[in-house]
Amino acid sequence: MSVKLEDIAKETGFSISTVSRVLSNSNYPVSEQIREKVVHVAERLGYEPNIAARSLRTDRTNTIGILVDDLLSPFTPPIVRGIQDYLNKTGFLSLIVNSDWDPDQEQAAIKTLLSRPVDGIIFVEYSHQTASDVLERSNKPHVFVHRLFGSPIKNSVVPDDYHGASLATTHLIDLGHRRIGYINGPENWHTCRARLSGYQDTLAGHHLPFESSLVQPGDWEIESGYAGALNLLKLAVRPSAIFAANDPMALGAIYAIQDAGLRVPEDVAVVGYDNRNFTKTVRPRITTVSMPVIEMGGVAAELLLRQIAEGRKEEEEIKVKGQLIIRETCGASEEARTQEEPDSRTLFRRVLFNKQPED
Amino acid sequence: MSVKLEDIAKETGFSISTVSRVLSNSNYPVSEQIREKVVHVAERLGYEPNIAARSLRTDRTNTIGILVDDLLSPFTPPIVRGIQDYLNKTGFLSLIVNSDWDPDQEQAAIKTLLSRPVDGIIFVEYSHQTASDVLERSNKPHVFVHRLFGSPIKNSVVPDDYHGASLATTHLIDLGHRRIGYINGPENWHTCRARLSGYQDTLAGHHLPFESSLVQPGDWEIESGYAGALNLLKLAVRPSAIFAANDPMALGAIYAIQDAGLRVPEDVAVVGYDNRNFTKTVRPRITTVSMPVIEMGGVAAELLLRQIAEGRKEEEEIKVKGQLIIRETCGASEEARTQEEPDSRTLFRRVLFNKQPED
DNA sequence: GTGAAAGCGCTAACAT
DNA sequence: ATGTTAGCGCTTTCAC
Repeated sequence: MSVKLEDIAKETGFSISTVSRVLSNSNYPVSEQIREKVVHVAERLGYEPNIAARSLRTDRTNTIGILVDDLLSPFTPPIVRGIQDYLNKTGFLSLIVNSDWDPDQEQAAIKTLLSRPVDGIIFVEYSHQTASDVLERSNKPHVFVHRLFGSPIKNSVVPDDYHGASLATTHLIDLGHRRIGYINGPENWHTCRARLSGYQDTLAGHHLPFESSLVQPGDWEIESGYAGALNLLKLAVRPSAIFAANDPMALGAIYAIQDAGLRVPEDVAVVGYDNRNFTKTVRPRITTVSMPVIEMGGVAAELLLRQIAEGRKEEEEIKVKGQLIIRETCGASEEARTQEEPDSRTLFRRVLFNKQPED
Repeated sequence: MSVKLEDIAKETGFSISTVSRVLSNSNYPVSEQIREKVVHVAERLGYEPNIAARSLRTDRTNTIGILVDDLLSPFTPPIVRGIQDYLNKTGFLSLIVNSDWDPDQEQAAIKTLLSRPVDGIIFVEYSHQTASDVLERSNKPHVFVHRLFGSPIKNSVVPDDYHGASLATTHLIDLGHRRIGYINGPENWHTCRARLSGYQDTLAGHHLPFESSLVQPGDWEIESGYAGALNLLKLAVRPSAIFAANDPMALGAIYAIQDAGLRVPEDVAVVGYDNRNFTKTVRPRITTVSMPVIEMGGVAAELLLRQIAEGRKEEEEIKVKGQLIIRETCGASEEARTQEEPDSRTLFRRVLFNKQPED
């Protein structure tokens, strides 16, 4: 059915080995004329290498496995996309498996991935801090990408939460705010401690006093942002700005401010964290710090491919910095707003609109 | 390194073929004692079949390719997830490639997928109505999943737009509305004509007159929903409800209604379409009709696997029905609201919260 | 610089 | 019911 090396060998009159040497891009010396002819015939016949056969020989497959928590999680697709974009440059493909945070499914998925022709594995938002014994024993390179690890681990890619919180706090201070409330996530999370430190250190850096009453606890959900903001508004001197450790809590805070009869950002400015999709859809559009998910995916892919090429090793955790996305809730001037790309949906429509058939 | 059939054969004393027959689940007869022993030893040694070798032999890989428009499109991850969930039951895995609506990338991706060991391909939100010649010639089974095809095509899975629009319209009529505005998407789209028909036919079915002034044009974006609603509110007798052909336009309509000093749903009820993520985040939460993306993915996977097993054939397009998701903008009673599952993010936190290490 | 031949791990046809 | 053997398409020694 499909054309193989043998066909090209027959057609050109050269041996299978020579053809292979040309077509597999080995740096084995082949005379220029032969190379040219082989490439030409291969193209004419539409040759595509049989990867299964190649893998069997080389034990390399140019395929990696990605074990994701759940493709429906908001941060997972962009991480995966970041990985794929990097892979794409190198001819690698990715096999994706969901774990649904179920330890059994995770183990099963790892086994599945290991039996497949994959050269390495990326764990996206994996619920453990280490891979399984099976993986360790297999000696396949593997790296972790996670937003919320409890502590630094080897070969992982994580966001720089401290830096992100500093960006947000600095921005509010630059806008003239002196009393800035902070709605935190669950205190025992590493992520939240890092963001809190970023907030505190930035205040200190600007010689602003830190008041513990300005820090409200939250649990990441909208309702806790609402409650936290309500507490902040009840303070004797209410803050003129609120920074929330994630976007849902920022949205909750906005609702609380509005329900109290105040305006965002005129009376109280709000900045969120993560750059969730809804932050550009709601009114007013939420100023936030981006979770650099696409970049994190890219860095993870790069790290993994390097280890595939050079062998497994233990590398220190890599921190990736997010960016401040200035929109409407912080009260910055229109000119200061961040220029944003049209999202993929818009692009999609733009393409389809033009080719929607008359049918 | 890894354990293979030969190792198990040596260990048990049986031949490689016998071991293979047991471990590959062929229905070839093997005595019960041998089977038991082989399985046991395989397990002890941690045997995992080398899929590359198996594929080379059988020309079957239990892997399919998924060519997606862009993993970052809002509808793509759930479609893919639906596919994967079905595959998971059958031991198939999926290789995912993005096309970014670029014809060159699409062709390249198809070639890549074909050279790989894949048994079939699913096109998700593909920008053409047919696959490439290359694919046709390859004779690999392939199916399409799309929300917006211009006309019915073979081996495709699509939403039942007519039915969805009927659900929304019926719901509003049941709530007592008699004048219902409709904000349409681009008229030349098959999808929009189907939704418009659903709306019109449902009105007719309830003996309500159809007024062309109640139908406003839109282009899927928030702004056009805003503009359309504004026109509707200016009517001599304004509608008491507005049905928008998608959620962003419904949101735009809500903003227009609010800006006109009216309340949603008390003064004007609103129903959207697609069940986009933000519809459960905004205030008030938007009543909508679900785009059955996960189901569509599942149906597509089922269709493809059947064709892989039984051979390619031309099957009629399959329509999948969405559901009415009753939330706050339609004005239905609280008891009537649709019960919703916690989303995956919440689930994720629930798991992580419990195992967040003390570190 | 080129060709012949071995073999990666597995399955299946054939032989017993 | 079990074993022997050929061969899937490719890469890579080895020989020339």
